[in-house]
Amino acid sequence: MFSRAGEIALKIMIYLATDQQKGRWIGLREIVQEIDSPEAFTAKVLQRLTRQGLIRSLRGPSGGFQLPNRRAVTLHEIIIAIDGEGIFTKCVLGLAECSESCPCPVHDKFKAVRDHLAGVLISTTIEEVKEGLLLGHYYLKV
Amino acid sequence: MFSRAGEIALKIMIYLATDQQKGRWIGLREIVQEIDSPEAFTAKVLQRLTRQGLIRSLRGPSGGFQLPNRRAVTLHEIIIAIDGEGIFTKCVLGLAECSESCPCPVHDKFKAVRDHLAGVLISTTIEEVKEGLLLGHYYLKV
DNA sequence: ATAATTAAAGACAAATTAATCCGAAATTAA
DNA sequence: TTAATTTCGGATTAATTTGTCTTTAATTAT
Repeated sequence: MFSRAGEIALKIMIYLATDQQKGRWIGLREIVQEIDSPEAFTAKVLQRLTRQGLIRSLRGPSGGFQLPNRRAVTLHEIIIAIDGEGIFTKCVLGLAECSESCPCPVHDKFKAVRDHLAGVLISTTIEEVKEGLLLGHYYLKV
Repeated sequence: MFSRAGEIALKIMIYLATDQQKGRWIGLREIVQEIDSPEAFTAKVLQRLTRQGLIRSLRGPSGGFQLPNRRAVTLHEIIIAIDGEGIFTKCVLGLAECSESCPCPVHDKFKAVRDHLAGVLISTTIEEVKEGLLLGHYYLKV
């Protein structure tokens, strides 16, 4: 469904949201520990999230990453930032041109599924997901 | 959403279903012409569909491929045969263990989307899709 | 039988994605 | 100031997917 980088981006953002102490910088080491992902690859994903402005970073001792605690962040924003909008727009059959006016044979059938997917991603914030995690109902690693 | 091979498999199956003359063998050349896909790669996808029993093949002059005209074929069968069941079962966040009893933070949110996707694929047959194509409402290539 | 045609099969090449490595830059603390 | 720490950035490697090529086997028609 999502790329490996996209999966890890979601886990990173959710984990950063669980941190209680506002303003604390969370290091790469701690992050990969808590989401159980390859360190070097995760560092690259963190870099991309930082460049996209979804998180902030600070170098040096006691540096790390944190959420710029402003408005709510949706899963949709994260996926768009890392995987692009292809999953929502690219033709399911791979046709270069596929639209309402020139639809592929399964265009209409899949429109509903994609709208559903987009709806879930847009309506779900990491803050909301965090709650379930803190309640112990869900897990970020095995 | 699907792999390139999966996309091409769907197009192949839909095209084969549009053929009116029952029993006719349709060659690779004609298929790639009609679905606008790379010839050698499409040949490989045809091979896999044949091995999986979703289509039949015949070598030699006037050979080619055809649907074994038996029961209806669903899009679900085709995707399972080529891409496997990963899209329906693998954790959205990539967790090795993720289930009802040990769910990732977005497990429940995405269950509905996946059930929706599976429902569409299971309930849609290539025969049904073919109808819309023959009516000229849809297109298999640009 | 022979030649032509077509799919089968496996080896190979290219492109993309996943993942690692390492030196440089920034920051902190001694 | 110096040393330690941590992210940044680019280069590199590995794995997977996509796509091609070439030979063989089956089938048909001459």
